[in-house]
Amino acid sequence: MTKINGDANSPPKQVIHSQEAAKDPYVERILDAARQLFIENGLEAVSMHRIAKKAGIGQASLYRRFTDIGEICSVLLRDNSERFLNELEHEVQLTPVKLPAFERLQSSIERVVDFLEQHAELLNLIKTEFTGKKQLTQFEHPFFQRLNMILFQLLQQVTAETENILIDPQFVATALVSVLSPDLYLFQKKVHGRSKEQITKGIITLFVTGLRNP
Amino acid sequence: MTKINGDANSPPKQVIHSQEAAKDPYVERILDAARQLFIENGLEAVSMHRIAKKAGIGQASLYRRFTDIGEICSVLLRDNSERFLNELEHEVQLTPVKLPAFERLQSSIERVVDFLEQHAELLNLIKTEFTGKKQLTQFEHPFFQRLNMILFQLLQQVTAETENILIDPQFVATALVSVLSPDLYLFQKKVHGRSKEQITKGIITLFVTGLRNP
DNA sequence: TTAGTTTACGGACAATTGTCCGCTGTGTCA
DNA sequence: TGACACAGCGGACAATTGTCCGTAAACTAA
Repeated sequence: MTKINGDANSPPKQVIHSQEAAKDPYVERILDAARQLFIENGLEAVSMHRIAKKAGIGQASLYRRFTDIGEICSVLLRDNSERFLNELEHEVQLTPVKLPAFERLQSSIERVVDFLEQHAELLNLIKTEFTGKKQLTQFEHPFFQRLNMILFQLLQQVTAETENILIDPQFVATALVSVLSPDLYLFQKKVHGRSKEQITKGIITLFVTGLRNP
Repeated sequence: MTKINGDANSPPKQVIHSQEAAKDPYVERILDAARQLFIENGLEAVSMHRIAKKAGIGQASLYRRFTDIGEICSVLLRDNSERFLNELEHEVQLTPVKLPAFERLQSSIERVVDFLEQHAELLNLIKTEFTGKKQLTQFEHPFFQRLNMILFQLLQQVTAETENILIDPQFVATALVSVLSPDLYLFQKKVHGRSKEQITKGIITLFVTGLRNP
């Protein structure tokens, strides 16, 4: 029988650089089970109990690693969202003076809408679960916190570059996050039948063009 | 014993004009029980089971009238929200040309924020429950639908009065509803410590002043 | 090895949501 | 008054979430 780290000269338990949970085999089994159930049954039809069953572990072992389904979704989406936010951050910080801040803001909004288009449903489920348990708003989720921060920096740059501008970057950033929420995005598509492009245009008119002409 | 509609010459079952549930004594008992439990235990600590117990009725009898706690909250808030929306609608439609549309828009936003300040928590709970069950977004709740409609009309008037304006009233109305959502309001107060006045100012800067200067 | 300590597994359990179904009480007709 | 239909009540029940605790495996030390 092979024991984990049981070999002689067991290497020092080095901190894992990659995604932090790479060590725990249960985590992988859980994520695999969840992925599979999501595909087979749709996002809504999957329960924590079923995930535990499918992963072949007990309820408690599941809850010890993920407090709810939203957290599982978070992790399933994390690679994508991390990459996305990193790229966005990178663009904001490393395209410093090449483009006017307004144009960087516009391009960032377009990128966010692209991301929404791909992942709105999963993001929405994350939000539901996240806000459901504690007394939290969707804006307190790490994803939206970081998005808020990035947009805030952009808006600060906009105000720094623009004369006679009267906005509060912090407030506008939060409002922008709200308008970019998956909830609103899905509503626009579902009820008003708007396309990605229409939604992008509407947001840019409000938050870029609107600020631009003081 | 008095039978409901059991008298001779029973009058044709006329549609009830007042709040529709006025007939059913169970509804009153349920609402009383809910009100009391909400006060005693806080919004979050109350379950459907406890409401049924407190009202002295069975689970099914409760569910036959209210599909979830959100619906109970809706009804508890309905008098207030109906009155509020009626007033808002009235002002929008009957203050036609006395004030410029921009100023009516501003005043309406202020009124909505006042309402949020009073009822944000209840509204938020309604939203949670409403969106939780079916695949619905908060914007599909009747309250927000009607608010959306009112703001849409206002924004149409704004565009009619203003030259060179380039907004899509339907889109802006929905964005405005999003920024006026209880979720965002509570977040602003809780995390950023903003006052009602600061929030009002921020929204008006974005959605009134921003549009005003094309 | 053995004894003692610690970790953490997993099933049982409580609490909640929402549904089902047997039963009772009322109304209708003879 | 009695037979019958039937609307509606309420408790039991399934499904889900989240927690607790007895127990077994793993690690430490002699």
